[in-house]
Amino acid sequence: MSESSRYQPQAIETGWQRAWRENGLHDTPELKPGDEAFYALSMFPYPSGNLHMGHVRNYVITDVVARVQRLRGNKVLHPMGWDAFGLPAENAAIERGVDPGGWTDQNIASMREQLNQLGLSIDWDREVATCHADYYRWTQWLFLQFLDSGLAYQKDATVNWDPIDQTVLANEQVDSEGRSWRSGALVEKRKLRQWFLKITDYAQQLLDDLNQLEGWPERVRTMQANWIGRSTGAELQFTVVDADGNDTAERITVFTTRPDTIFGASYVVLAPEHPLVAELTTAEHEIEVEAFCDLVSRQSEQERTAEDKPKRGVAIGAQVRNPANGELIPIWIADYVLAEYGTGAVMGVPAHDQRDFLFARQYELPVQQVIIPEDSDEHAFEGGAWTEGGVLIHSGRFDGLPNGEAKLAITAAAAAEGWGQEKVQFRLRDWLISRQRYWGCPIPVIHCDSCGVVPVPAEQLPVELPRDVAFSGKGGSPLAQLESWVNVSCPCCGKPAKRETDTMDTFMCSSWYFLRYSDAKNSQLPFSKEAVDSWLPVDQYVGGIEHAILHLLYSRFFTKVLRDRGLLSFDEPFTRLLTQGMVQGITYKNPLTGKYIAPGDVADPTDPRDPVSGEVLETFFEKMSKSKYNGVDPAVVIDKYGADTARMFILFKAPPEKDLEWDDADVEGQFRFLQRLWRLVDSACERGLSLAAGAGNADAVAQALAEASASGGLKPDEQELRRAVHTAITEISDDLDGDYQFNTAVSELMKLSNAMGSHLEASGEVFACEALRTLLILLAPFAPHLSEELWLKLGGRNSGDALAGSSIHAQRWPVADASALVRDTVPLVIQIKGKVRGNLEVPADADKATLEKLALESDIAAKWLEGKPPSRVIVVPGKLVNLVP
RNA sequence: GGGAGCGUGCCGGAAUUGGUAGACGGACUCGACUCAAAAUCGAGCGCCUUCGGGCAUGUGGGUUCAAGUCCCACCGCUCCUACCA
Repeated sequence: MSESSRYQPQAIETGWQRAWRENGLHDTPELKPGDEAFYALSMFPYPSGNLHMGHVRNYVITDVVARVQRLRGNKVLHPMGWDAFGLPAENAAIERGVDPGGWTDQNIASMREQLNQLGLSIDWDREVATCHADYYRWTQWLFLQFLDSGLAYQKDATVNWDPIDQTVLANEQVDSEGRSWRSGALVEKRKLRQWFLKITDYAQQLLDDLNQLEGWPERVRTMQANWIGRSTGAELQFTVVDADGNDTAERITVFTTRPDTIFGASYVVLAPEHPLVAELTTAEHEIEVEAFCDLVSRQSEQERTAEDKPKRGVAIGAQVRNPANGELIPIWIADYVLAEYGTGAVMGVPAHDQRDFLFARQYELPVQQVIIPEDSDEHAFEGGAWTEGGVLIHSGRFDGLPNGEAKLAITAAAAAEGWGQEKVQFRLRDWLISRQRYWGCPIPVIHCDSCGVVPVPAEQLPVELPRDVAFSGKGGSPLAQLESWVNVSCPCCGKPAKRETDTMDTFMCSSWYFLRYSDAKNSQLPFSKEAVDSWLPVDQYVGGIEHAILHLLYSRFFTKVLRDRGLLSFDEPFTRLLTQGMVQGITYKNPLTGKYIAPGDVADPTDPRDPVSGEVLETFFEKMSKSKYNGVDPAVVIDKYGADTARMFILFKAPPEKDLEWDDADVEGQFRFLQRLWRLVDSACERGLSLAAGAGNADAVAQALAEASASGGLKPDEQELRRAVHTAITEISDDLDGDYQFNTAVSELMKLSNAMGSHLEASGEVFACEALRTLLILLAPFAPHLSEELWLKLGGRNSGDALAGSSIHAQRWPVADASALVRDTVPLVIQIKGKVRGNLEVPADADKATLEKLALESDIAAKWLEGKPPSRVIVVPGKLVNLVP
């Protein structure tokens, strides 16, 4: 074999990448009425500077989807961008004194280069970066839309405050002991005035519309539904009584999903932060209550919510009247009651709620059972609360009612008597979007002493991030210290005023980027309604499961708000969602020291040992990470095997939503497959086969078939070859239709290649060309460079032709010829009493009676039935005959 | 505690939705080629077997002519969520 005909991906891939780009093969076509549009989207990355295997898997999957759609003749939008605001850039600024913007732009450039090496068919003309003013200008504009709709507001909220660095920390920056990741200081809770978006206004819609999302994984829908957390119950009011037991005007409202248990309420508990605590605490309890509130306020979120922790609380001295039975019961505060959920107050029903039960036992509060299980007069709980259904007792006029009915009856009574009402409660809370950080999108408002909060007028957008900023990592947001930036005149009254110095949560920036791609260059609006409505919703969205809740929920929320403002006309942004599994690397760990060993330091993988101590190592697969030395650098793989091998391996090794175990031996195997394809085409060329002038296309095949049937039919090899070709078309088309099964699609390519190895040589030119042509087109979405190269080699295009029309990627997806799959005879399985006993070759068109007859006459039947007629015969045409003796 | 999902050879994984379990690939074994190795090509590859066959899809039951697939119970693993009243 000559040197020039070896498969060397390094020699062909970059050339094709450049040629595709220069010839605009991946440009987004203009949409005309009646066009089938397809929007294939990957979740855009944070530009860390390094592409990792998780990215590769994500983008390759989306790229295959996009390429298949183009081959099917659809107009495709396949863009890419950068989720470019966020902490890493600011940290680089603090630690190394670099400019966050410049650092980010460098990373973007280097990652774009790495992405291009994968041969992705991305339209870079529509690239967006959330940190560029021409993008965040519109993030600000959209914020003002929310403000105008009354969906953005400020309120005091508790934040994590680092007292040493004088700065706000995200939850992730506080370790499990409540210390700052940077300064190590014990983090305090502080109240700061923060911006919120009223996502709770859309809770019901966000929940209801999950039903529309049939193209989403069930578990993502479930996770969102749980996150929104709708529960139906009642708000009930307990009247506060004075020291003499007389009713006051004060009421405590609790939320409960179990109004049926109200007769069992033996106390009421407020969250320590509840506004009534200070007011209602009696003098003799003041010291204790204050100490308790102080203790709780210093606990981290994690400590506070650890479930195995004993529940703690104190009584505040005051009492309330149970509205159902008039009993006086005490008010407590406790750490297990959350201020932010419901009313921040609950009724304690120890007999029928496990938390109340534990609390009551700890503080010796009375336990009153009010529900007994049906068909049991036993005392139904020992050691635990009875939380199941049953019949009411000790509940006055409601005694004997099943508790389901009692819920309704008691809620109705409460409403009629003025001490309560039905209530739907959501777990979802409003979205806190303020960040006291520099590297984010500035919130475009101005605070004026006279006019209050004044939005920056739209024509003054963007509020640009100043670039001349000092980063110390201390003393709050760098923006707040930049007086020249902070001090402005009020757009309303012209008096001196101050800019908002908070920036937005980066999730704000990523909640609408997929809309911007439809009209990325628009300088008048974030996007035109026409453009956004013609491309969206996204037909296929691909990304990691880690975004199952926040990013996807926020994006859905944005979409609904913008729809309600008339900016777009669809309800949901993403029609189909694929959450790809993570990429795992082989990981070695010394079980004695707990240290991870790099695979490069393991001499013999079949007997992995610690290079220092000789200890036998644990071997397993785990998500790639630097600290475990189990990462595989995509650049190294591309260098060695080429992008096509990397793409094929990733797609073949595991179904897309499952975790993928990176295995060098398998990569090698994948490379061998591509080499075989190269040789297959090579020997076809040596035979003189060429795809020029449409050789092997549908017309040529139809003519050859007609000629063949006139002269005695196809040769057996040709029949086998055609069957393999058209089986592959059928199977691969099916695998790529909706539920993406790239792994089996690749295996079908292998089967086709195997069949061609056996039958191509003995087949006539037309059918050989049909097979080659089909194989290359089916391969094109998976291995775009190799298929393009082989296409050229085989004369599928002349090197002088314009690439835009003659590229393999401009061809049409093949259509299966059902007649190629037809056989004269088919194997019929003979079962005796359900067990397979043999095969019988039978005419494909035989009817049931014939099949039964053939089966009964067969040697198999003779042997197993021993001459007796079967008691029962089941015939499944085309499949089997089951004879039951 | 709640929710979702999964369990198939040595390994990754297939299985037309109830119809020949183990496709395709990796690893491994043998053979051809080679001075040799790699590459390549060919063969084998669930377990047991007295070579008739028997047993096999986490375990135990059930439905069915027929179960990896449906139903019930149990065991194990993974992920998410977590005091939401």
